[in-house]
Parts: sequence; C-alpha cells; structure tokens
Amino acid sequence: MIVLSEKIKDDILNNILPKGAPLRQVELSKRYGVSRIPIRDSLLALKAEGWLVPHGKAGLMVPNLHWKEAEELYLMRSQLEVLLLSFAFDFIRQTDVTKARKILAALEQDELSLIEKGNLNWLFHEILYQPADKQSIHKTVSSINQQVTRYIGFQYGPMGYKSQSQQDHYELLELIRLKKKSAALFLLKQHIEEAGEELTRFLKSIN
Amino acid sequence: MIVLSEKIKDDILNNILPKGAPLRQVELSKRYGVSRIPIRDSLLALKAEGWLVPHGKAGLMVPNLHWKEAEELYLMRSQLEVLLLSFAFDFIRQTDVTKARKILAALEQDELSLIEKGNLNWLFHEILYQPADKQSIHKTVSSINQQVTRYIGFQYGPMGYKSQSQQDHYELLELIRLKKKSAALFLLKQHIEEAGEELTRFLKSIN
DNA sequence: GAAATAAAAAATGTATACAAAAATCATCTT
DNA sequence: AAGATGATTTTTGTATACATTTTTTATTTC
Repeated sequence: MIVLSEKIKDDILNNILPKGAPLRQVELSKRYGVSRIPIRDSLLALKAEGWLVPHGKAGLMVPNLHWKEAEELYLMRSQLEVLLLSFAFDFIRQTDVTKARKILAALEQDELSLIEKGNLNWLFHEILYQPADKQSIHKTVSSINQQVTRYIGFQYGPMGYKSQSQQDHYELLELIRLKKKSAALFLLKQHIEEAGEELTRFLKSIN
Repeated sequence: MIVLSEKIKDDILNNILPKGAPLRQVELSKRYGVSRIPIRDSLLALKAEGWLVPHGKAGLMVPNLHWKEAEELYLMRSQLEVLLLSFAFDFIRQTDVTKARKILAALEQDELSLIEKGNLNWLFHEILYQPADKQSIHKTVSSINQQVTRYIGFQYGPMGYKSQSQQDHYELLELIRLKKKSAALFLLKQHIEEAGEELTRFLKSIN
C-alpha cells in the first residue's frame, strides 16, 4: 500500500478534502481506517512540506488556491529549472532523450487522470535535470513541482493549455539533440513562464 | 518554552546529536523529557524539511555535512535571493535600511553564539526581501537559509569569513540608499556566491 | 439585541501499552 | 573461518487512554 501521506496528498489534489476549514483528526482516522497517531504523523509532514497550513491556534487546513502562490511557484521553477538544465545540458545522453520522448508519447493519451498527467509532466522535466547531478536543488525543485500539482486541475481542465505545452516539449528535445544550449535554456524559461502566466491569468479571472 | 523541533534543530547545529548514526526515539525522549510521540512528530517534520534523512529501512539520522550540498544551497540562494531583492528593491524604505543597519551593529558583538549570528545574518537579508511581498518564495528561501546554518559553524569558526561579509552588507545598504538597483543585485549575487565558494573550498579541504 | 462571561463540548497534545518490523547475536553448515 | 539460518533483542509503528487546550454554546449583563 501507498504511504498514508501520499494518499492524503492525492485527496487534496482531487478536492476531496475541504479547503479553508480545519481537518479533523478523528474524521481522517475514520476515513483512512487508522488511529490518530499515523494521521498526525502525516499531517505534520505535509505541513512541513507546505501542503497544509495552520488554522488559528490549533488544527491544520488545506490552503485555498491563490494566483499569487501559483505565480511565485512558477517564478521559482523558472529560476531553478533553467539552472538545472544548464548544468545538465552537456551530460544529457541520447538514451535520456529517448526516455523523455516516451513520456511525451504517454502524455498524448486521453484516459489519464489529472494526477497521472502531472506526474508524467514532471517526469519529463526530471529526466532532463537528472544529468546535472545536483541532488539538493533537484529535491527542492521536485517539491515545488509537487506543490504546482495542486493547481494542475485548472491547467489541464478548463484551460486549453496542453497542446502548446507539448509542442514546447518536443522543440526542447530537438534543441538538445542539436546541442543548442542557450536556445534550449531560453525555450525552457519561456515554457515555464508562459505556463505560469497562463495559469495565473486564469486563476485571477475566476476569483 | 521553545518548540521541541526547534530544540532538536539547535542540538543538530551544535553537534550534540550524532551524525550518520540513527537517532533512537527512546534516547531522545529521555533527553528531552517527553514521550516518544512528540519526538516522532518532530522527527517527521524535520525529515520533511531536510534536516534528517532516512537511515536504511527504518530510523532517521543527521546527515553528514558535504561540500556538494553546501554548494547547491548557495546556488539556490543566489538565484532566489537576487530575484527577491529585485522585486523588493523599489519598495525598500528608509526605515527598512535603518532596521538592517541595527542588525549589522548587533552582528559586530563578539559574545554571540553561532546560532545567534546565523539568525542575525538571515534577519538582515530578510528585511531587504520582505518588501517584495513574495510569501511563497520567501518561505522557500527561509528554509534554505535554515539549512545553511548547519554549515555555519565552519563559516564563523575556522574561516576568517566574517569581515568580508560584513563589508558587503554595508556596501549593499549604501547601494540601496543610492537606488543603484543593478549594482545592488550584482553585489548581492557576488556576496552569496563568494560565501558559497569559500565555504565549499573549506569543506573540501577538511575531507 | 450585542457584548461579556462561564460552562460544556470537542478537538488537539501526550503518555502508556502493545504489535510489527528491523537489527543483532548465536548457532549451524560447509 | 566465512556465510547462511534462525532465535532473541531492540526499535519503530500504531492503538487506546488520558490531559490539556481550544472552540462552541448557553447564560448573564448592560
């Protein structure tokens, strides 16, 4: 079985848990069929990762989605991921590109859940960053991307975002194949910034 | 009383807890005079924040210091903090500069503990970033700086680092006062990169 | 009727007890 | 003697029970 905190993350992503209201430990313990102790363990870990925020003097809650947070997450992504790609660039092998291409193919399918799409998207980027061999940065960026998945329901739902994003992905692989480093870095920066801007614009519009 | 996880952090910083060996929950519960439950709560939170890492199949340990991690932490600092300063720059007020100056004065004292010095150093930077009003980025940068404090024993101990750093700080305030934005951003970048390089060099030399 | 206070209820925080898993040690085999 | 196997001990993981804090509700006062 998957770890409890991952299950809770999924339920946050799928809007099963209420936003803005305190999560009740007994409720959760009934829902997941365990005692309050492992629930507490998970909640505290999720709090440390930014998935939950304090609610008043006691209790934790799922924070509401906010365009400002999305904007900042994408800002950090663009800064750190361009850095990772620049370190990785010369070490990306043909086999990496092949792996990345397979993920893009998998992304073309239609029967994917939001979470699966989000994971595949991150997996694609991850393959390109791995050769940088920067574990600490990678970990931070991974955590930021996890956070971004909270907003992904919008990205792949109401927004017709997918196609442009996929096109960027293919172009990026092509630039890597051609060893055009600065062009690749610029495209990646654009790709992330545009995704961030589009998402931010959308979030503003629905509030 | 300070929260338990903060107390444990302090003890990690002061090398009171063993590095590389699993932390035993019963030992810790005796040391801190509480049961294992709050110990577990703290350990899991610290794990999520990167202060502890898994030890084999079970248990957590304080990771050993490694130049590679330090290097990466400073890389992230330089990327994200320059970003924060660039957003903050036009909103930094005279009162902020005054506050920052006071912190620098406090840093001149000699009877400060390593942790106090580290905190004051971060406080100085934080004052300059606050006007950017970027809470998510700020939170991430704050967490990275917390991590950096693990290495601070070296920075302010064996290394004669302090004076150069302080000088940079004063110069930075002066550039802000003169509204020389790009010069200030460049100095900050330099300041962080040099600190990172010096620390990294030192860590390499002692291994 | 609104604000303040006190009592009740509910929720979180912690300790103890037990279950499951991991690590250690001794024994056996080759 | 090195490695494998199994028993023992240790350690972590979880449930239950209790303590403390927080929140809610009811009551009082103006």
